[in-house]
Amino acid sequence: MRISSLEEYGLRCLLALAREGCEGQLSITDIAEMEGLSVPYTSKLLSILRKSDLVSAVRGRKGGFCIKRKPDEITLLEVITALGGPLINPDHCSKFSGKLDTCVHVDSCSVHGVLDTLAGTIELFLSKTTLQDLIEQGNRQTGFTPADTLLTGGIQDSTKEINTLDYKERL
Amino acid sequence: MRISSLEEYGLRCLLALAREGCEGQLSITDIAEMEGLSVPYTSKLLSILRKSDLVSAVRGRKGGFCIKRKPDEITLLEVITALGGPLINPDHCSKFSGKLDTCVHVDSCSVHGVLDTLAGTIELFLSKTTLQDLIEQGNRQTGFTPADTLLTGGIQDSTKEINTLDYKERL
DNA sequence: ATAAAACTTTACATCTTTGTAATGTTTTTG
DNA sequence: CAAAAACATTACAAAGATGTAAAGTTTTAT
Repeated sequence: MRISSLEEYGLRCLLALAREGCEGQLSITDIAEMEGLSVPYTSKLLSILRKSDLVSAVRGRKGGFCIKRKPDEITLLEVITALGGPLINPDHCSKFSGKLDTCVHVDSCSVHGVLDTLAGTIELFLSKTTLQDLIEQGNRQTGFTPADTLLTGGIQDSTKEINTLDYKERL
Repeated sequence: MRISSLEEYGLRCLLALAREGCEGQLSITDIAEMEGLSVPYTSKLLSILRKSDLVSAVRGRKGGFCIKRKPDEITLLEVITALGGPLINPDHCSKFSGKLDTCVHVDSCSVHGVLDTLAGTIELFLSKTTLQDLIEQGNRQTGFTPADTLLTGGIQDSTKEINTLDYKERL
């Protein structure tokens, strides 16, 4: 289970445009230089983002890309989905690579259930985080990012509560 | 962002052994048949699980595999990590595939921060779910799995709370 | 108009993941 | 002790992901 390269680098490019705001504009060359990527690769990433309607392109001499919506209106879920497809293979049990034609668990697949829940958890997290959140996070530079705080204290207790009280109790 | 095949099928094989309990035993052929996988592939999966110390193997005529610990003592995090490695590339910013030698964000990488948080969220979820949970889930057969319940109501509100109150407030 | 700057598209080489094949090693049973 | 059953290991073919290269199209400035 990994973040793919397309997802990560695509997110970086989109963030660069998000920092410029809706009126701003950057060329592929600009972005490639800022993010330390090759021009052709950056081009490919932006092409994907454009087809997903996250950025718009202006061709020609004074051309470039700009973000299509305000950064606080674009969630990470949209971005990751655009770049990497759905988290869980939609036809989990029907497209089975084993010996049989179909997954032996089609009707009662315990794995499927938990993977769906996992995907739901991830998607929930991603849908609550916007590009604006990332930008503000980057501007802080306090040495400790909110993410660090989050992982070492605070939220962990609340989440534990969810898992023990809500989640486990339902099982 | 996807669950890899190794992770999914490996988990299925381990679950099959978990259902047999610590005293039970299954051969590769048994498991392959139960899960609809080829024998060589099943062999590879179990080999990984054995090297991760999740199952033990008995060689020879009456040989087979058995699970090494009680199913309620094995978390999904262990299993997924054993089969697919860490969720986030550990040297995210140092091993960079762009033009430059190192990632341009080494010191202030906003993407890195949020990806860490995401990984933490996923790991937390995985660490709270044991093989026993999956087995009990599979035994129910109520038509609606707990996962479904989880996704359509209950936990969603609580998680929202986390994201809005705890997480966002800290940002 | 024409050249330069910038986006677009397609093709391709490379690397990783997936799954198979084949061969070797260990233990049991007759 | 020899054959069968079962695990172990290594090598390899196929598919997918990654990143590059090259040629094409559009607009602007001169």
